Amino acid sequence: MKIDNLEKIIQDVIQLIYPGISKIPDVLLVPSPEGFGDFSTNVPFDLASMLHKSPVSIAEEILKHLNFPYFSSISVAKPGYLNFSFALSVYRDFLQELEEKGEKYFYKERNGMKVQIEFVSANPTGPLHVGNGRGGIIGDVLGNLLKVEGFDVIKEYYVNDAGSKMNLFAKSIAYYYMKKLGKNPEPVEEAYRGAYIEDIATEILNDYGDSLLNGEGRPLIDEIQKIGKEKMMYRVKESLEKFGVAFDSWFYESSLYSSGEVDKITEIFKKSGYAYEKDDALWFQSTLFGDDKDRVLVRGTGEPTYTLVDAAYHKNKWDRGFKKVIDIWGADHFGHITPMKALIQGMGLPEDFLDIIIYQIVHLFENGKEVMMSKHSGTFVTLEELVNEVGRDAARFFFLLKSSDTHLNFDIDLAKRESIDNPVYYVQYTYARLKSILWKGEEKGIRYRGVDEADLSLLESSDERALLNHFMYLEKELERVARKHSVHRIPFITIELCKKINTFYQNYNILSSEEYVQPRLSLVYNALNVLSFLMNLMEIEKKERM
RNA sequence: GCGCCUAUAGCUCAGCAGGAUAGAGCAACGGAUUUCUAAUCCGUCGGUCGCAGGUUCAAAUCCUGCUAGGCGCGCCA
Repeated sequence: MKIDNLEKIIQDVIQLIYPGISKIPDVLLVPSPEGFGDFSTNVPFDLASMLHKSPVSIAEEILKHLNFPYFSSISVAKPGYLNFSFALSVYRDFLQELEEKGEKYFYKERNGMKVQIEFVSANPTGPLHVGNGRGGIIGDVLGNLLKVEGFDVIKEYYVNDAGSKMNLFAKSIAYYYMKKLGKNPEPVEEAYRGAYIEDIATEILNDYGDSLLNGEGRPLIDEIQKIGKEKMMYRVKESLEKFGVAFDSWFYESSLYSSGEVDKITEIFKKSGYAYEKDDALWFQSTLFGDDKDRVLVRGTGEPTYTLVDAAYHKNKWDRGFKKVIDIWGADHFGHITPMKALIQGMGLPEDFLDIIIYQIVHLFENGKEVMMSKHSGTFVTLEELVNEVGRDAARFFFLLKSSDTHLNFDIDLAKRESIDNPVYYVQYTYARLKSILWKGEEKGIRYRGVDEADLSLLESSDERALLNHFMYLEKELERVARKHSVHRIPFITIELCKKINTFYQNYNILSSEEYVQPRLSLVYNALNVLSFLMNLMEIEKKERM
C-alpha cells in the first residue's frame, strides 16, 4: 500500500459524497505535525469554497464515510484538517514490498520517454573550474533521479570545439610552441594565459618535435588546435572522473559542420520565413517569439554564429528521438535562454521540448577574500584541485546542497576545515552504524527474519513511527524533486532521514531489546535499504566501517 | 535603462503547487557513554521570514511597488 493509493481512496470517497463537484481537488497526504497522527490533508479547505460550507463540517462528513481498514484512526482538527493514523497493515504491506525489491522498490517502471540532459559542456580551452563542478553534480544527480522515475536518460557533454575561442586557444599554445623552438612569434592578443597552455605546448613539442613547423600559418594552428583539443579533453575527462561524474555521450560541435547539419539548418531557417538578410548577415526573427531583438544566424563573413550551431545541435537532439531535453547552464549564459527557446519554436519543435536549468554563480573565497577567477588570466581554482583538497564525496555533497537558484559562496578554508564534520560524513557514519548492528547481530546469533516475523505493533514510539513514515513518504518526495528539478533537496532529505535513524539508534539498544528485536531490526534493515538508495542516487561512497 | 536570481536565527542554508506553534547544521551554553561505532543523542539560547501595500478564512509562500546584492543584455561562446 502506497500513499498514492490512500490518496486515491480518499478522493474517490469525496467524489461519492459530493457527486456534484466537477473537479475534485487533489488529495495530498503530507506528514502531520507532531501529535496529529501520521499524515494529514487539507482538502476540506479546498472544498469549503466550492460547497459554501465550513471546512470542519466537510471534514466531519468525509470522516463519516471513510470506513477503511487502512486507517487506525482518523480525526478532524480545528480549522479543518483531516488527520490520519495508518494501520499497521499499511506499514507491513509497504515493508514487505520494500524488503522484497530492495532499492529497486523506488525505481518506477520504464515509461519509454527519452530524455537528454546536457551539462558541463565547457569549452575545451582550459581545465574545468569549480563552477563546472556545480553544473556537473546537478546534471549527474538529476539524471540518476530521472532514471529512477522511469525515463530513458542520456547524460551528454557538448564539446564546443569549433568557433573563435578554440582558435584563440590554439594560437595561445602555438605561441609557446614556437617560442620553445627559438622562433620569435607575435604575441597573441587576448591569449589564454594559464600554466596549462605552456604545459600543453611542451607536451606537443615532446610528442612531435618541430615537425609541426613545416607549414607555418593556418596548417600549424589547425594541427595544434586538433592536438590541443585532445589533450585538453583528456584532462577534462580525468577531472570529471575524479569528481565522479560520468557521461553517456560526448557530442562534438565540429561534427555538426562535417555532417552538413549546420548547412541544413540554415536552409530550414531560410525556408521557415523567420529569417531575413540584412547587412550581409542572415538574421532570425526571434522577436516573433518574445525575444527583445533579432539574432544573427550567419555573419556577414559567411561564418555561422554560435546561435545557429546551437539550433542545429538542438535539432539533432530532436532527431535522435528525445522528447525532452534539459540543458544546465551557468548564470552567465542566462541571456541565451530566450533566443534558444525562440529557436526551438522557429524550428517548429514543441515549446516544452527544452527545459533550461540555470545555476547561479560560484564565488570562491580564500583567506576571507574572494578569489577572482578568469580563464583568460589563468587565475582560477580548478575542479580537480578542489576535489583533491576536500575529497570527492564532500565536494559532491557540498555542491549539491544548495538550490541552483542561490549563489554559492565556496569558502575554501571552510570547506577544508569542514571536511572533518561535513554533513557527508554524518550520512556515511549513519550507514556504517546500521551495518554494524547487523554484523554484531550475526555474531550474537541474532538475525533479522523479515517483516512477516516482526510484530510491528511493538513499534509504538514516535521515533520509530517517524522512521516508517519517512520511508513511506520518500517516494512522493522524490517525484516532486524530479518534477521541479530541485535535486538539492536530496541531500536534505537524506540528512533528515539520518537524523531520525540516529535518534532511534541512540534511544534503543536494538540487539538487546528482547521481544522488540525483530520489529526494530526491520527498521534497521529497511533504513539501510532506503539510505543505500539515496546514497547511490547521489553517488556518495557507502563505507561499511568508519 | 531592461530582464532574471537572491534577501528567512550570529553564520551557512532548507521550507515557497498558500495551511496547524517558521526548520536544520554550525557557533554559544547545559546534559547523556560499564551498552549495537559519542564522527552520536537530548535540551537551552536565538527570527519584525529585506521594506510597504494588496488578495485570502489562512501569506515566508501569490500579486503590486520599493530597497540592497549578484548575473545577463555582441555579427563572443
